[in-house]
Amino acid sequence: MTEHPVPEKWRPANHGPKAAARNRAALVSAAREIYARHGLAAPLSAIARRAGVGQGVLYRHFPDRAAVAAAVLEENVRQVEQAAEAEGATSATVLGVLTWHLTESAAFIGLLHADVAISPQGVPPYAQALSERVERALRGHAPHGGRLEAASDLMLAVAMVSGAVTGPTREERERRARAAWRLLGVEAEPVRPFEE
Amino acid sequence: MTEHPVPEKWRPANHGPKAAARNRAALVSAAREIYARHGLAAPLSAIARRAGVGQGVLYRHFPDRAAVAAAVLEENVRQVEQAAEAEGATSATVLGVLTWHLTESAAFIGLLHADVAISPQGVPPYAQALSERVERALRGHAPHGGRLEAASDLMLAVAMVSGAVTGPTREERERRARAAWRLLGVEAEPVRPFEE
Amino acid sequence: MTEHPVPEKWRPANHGPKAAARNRAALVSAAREIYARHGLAAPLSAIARRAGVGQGVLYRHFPDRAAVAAAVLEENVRQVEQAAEAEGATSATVLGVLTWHLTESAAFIGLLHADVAISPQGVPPYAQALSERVERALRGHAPHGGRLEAASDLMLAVAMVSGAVTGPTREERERRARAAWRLLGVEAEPVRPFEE
Amino acid sequence: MTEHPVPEKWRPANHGPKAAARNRAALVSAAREIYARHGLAAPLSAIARRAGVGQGVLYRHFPDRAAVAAAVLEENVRQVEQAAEAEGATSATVLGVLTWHLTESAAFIGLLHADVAISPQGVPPYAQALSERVERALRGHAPHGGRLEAASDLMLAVAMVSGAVTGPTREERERRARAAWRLLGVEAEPVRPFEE
DNA sequence: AATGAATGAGCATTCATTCAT
DNA sequence: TATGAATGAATGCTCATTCAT
Repeated sequence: MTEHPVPEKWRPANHGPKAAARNRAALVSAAREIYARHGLAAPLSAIARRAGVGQGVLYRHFPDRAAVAAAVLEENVRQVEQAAEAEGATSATVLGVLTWHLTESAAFIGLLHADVAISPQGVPPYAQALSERVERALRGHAPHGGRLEAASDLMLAVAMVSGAVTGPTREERERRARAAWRLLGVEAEPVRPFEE
Repeated sequence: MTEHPVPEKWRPANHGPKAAARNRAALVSAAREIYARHGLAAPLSAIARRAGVGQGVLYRHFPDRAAVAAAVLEENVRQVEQAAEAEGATSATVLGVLTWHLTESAAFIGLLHADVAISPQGVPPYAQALSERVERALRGHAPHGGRLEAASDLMLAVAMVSGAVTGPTREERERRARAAWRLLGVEAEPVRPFEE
Repeated sequence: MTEHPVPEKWRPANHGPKAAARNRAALVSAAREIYARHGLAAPLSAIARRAGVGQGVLYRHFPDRAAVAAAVLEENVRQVEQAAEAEGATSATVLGVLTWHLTESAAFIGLLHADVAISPQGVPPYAQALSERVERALRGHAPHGGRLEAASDLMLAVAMVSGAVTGPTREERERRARAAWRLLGVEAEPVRPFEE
Repeated sequence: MTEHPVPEKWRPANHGPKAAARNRAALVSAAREIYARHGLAAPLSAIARRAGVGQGVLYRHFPDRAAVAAAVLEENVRQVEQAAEAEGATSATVLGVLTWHLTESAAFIGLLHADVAISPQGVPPYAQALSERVERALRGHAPHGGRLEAASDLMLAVAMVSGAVTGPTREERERRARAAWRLLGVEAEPVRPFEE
């Protein structure tokens, strides 16, 4: 009888921490798409499936549903921060990137209103922190000569625009975003952020 | 086949058809409270329980989840319409009632954003119709001398204010509503509607 | 949103993917018994319970109620096919196995009449396909010298016998099956199939 | 102040026992149609609605679901009896009426198989009694010169034909009924019964 | 005697979360 | 470390049955 090496049942290669980071990114990206398409209440399993990973991996990276949403929002906020810190940043570019995210997907809008959608009991902690980062990023980039000089006014304006940005198509949302800013005396239009 | 066993339980008095209207009102009222407290995704059973009726009654009056939400919003819209048709109606009173509903509960805000929360695929039909009724009610009551003379601008402004009205307490929401209107050049404050 | 609370309960061992196949078999077997005892309209939860698995497992393996029934019938049909392909297969053995299933349980009979019990609107798709497999298996195994040489006549005869096989006890059903075949000029008796 | 006669709330006229009989007939007729269209598992409320009466009336006339089915079958059986007792009754007319009911609707077939569909625990009592009435009606009307001289054989044959009569359209069911009888050596075709 | 609203148990279905492999 | 099957609680929804009017 020949010695066959026992055919080890295939087992997903352990690709180490490299894969872990890749998985996390894939999950965030998948979450963004799923949220955009199916709303914030989409099953987590759908996110894991689209990311091409098992359910367990999702839980390894995110303790709960809110953490996934926070991670998606985090990316958006980071891009706003980058726009604010970039060489030659202006209120047009910073507000533009912010507006871009607003019009990009219903998900982001929903996330801003996450208090209602996710946790009706007040603004969730992560949203608070992220909101402050946005405020900090916006500070110093208020449009000149308008009514929005104060940072707090600017944040209120952002919330207002987010309320206006509805509609099934991207074009419609962009149109409404522009119109909303205009009502606030600001000319702003969506600016696609640099992907880092 | 659903062969239900004989229930050997106490059976609360059947108050006859008279109770039907009362039950419907109780359901709408309960829905308003539950929505305010727990958001639009709250279980329908919770609404039925709070209304003090069985699950079936809810389904008798409302074919589906959206119908319940529509009924709640309907009441709000009706009160805006009444404010608009009232003797001596002004933009202050009409916008005031509208703003009052905005600040009254997260439910109304959520309902305006129902497309995200309930049906990610576009604005639900009932919302469309109700939105048009609000627009009609607002027509002719635009604040004078501002940027919101056009009815479409006014509706956009309403959406914007609704986006701004967040916060855990009524006071906070009122404060933000006022501030939002002010950024739009309108002095408006919540006006409690007459209950018919 | 379905926010499930943390279950603080004992959680039966997860036996991993290995158990998947075993669970599926257990479900089919449980379904067979439940169907035999309580008819095709029996609650799916009863099947899951008897199989010793959670509700979800049933849905993982079978998308809907019809799929469960199809799986049960599939096994029966397969055994008829095996009888037809077996060394030295005769019309006696093939019809015998078929008749055995007929007398074995009300389930099989019910499945043949599933159009009435499950979907009043015509024969369900799965039944069509399975029926054709039976017909193919029977082809070439028609009893010689009788009125059932044509395959279509043979299938009609099978349906007729299935209509005759009623009765609370196995013995009674066997008696009626035999008598039914005899009225058709065929001597046939139930033959227990080899379990593969 | 003028004396207005208090406008007595309208209340359904009490039409006495006449109406009661009419209601019962309407219910049976409605049940027949609903069963034919939606199967035996159709909600009782649907039957009451189609009969144009309240739910309560149904319960006044029939204690339970099985009683409704029994009443429908009862009519069928009565018509077979009438055919058997009619002037110049022959096996062709008696079997014809019986076959007519078989092909008329899936409901009747289902009723013959009610043991499976309604009460898996054996043949329900009403079916037993009705079956005996059919047997009695058929006695003396066996087709001559065939294999079905014995009444018990004839009843078995009826069951067999009922098993064969499937198909979505009336035409298909008639075709199969005829073919089934032919396999049993009997030429029979559906005969529409006289409505009494 | 009739109506039809109400009840509420039961079944279907989904999905967050765990965990053996 | 990843997989994905399994669990089971929660929720949606239906419908048999009762009963005030």
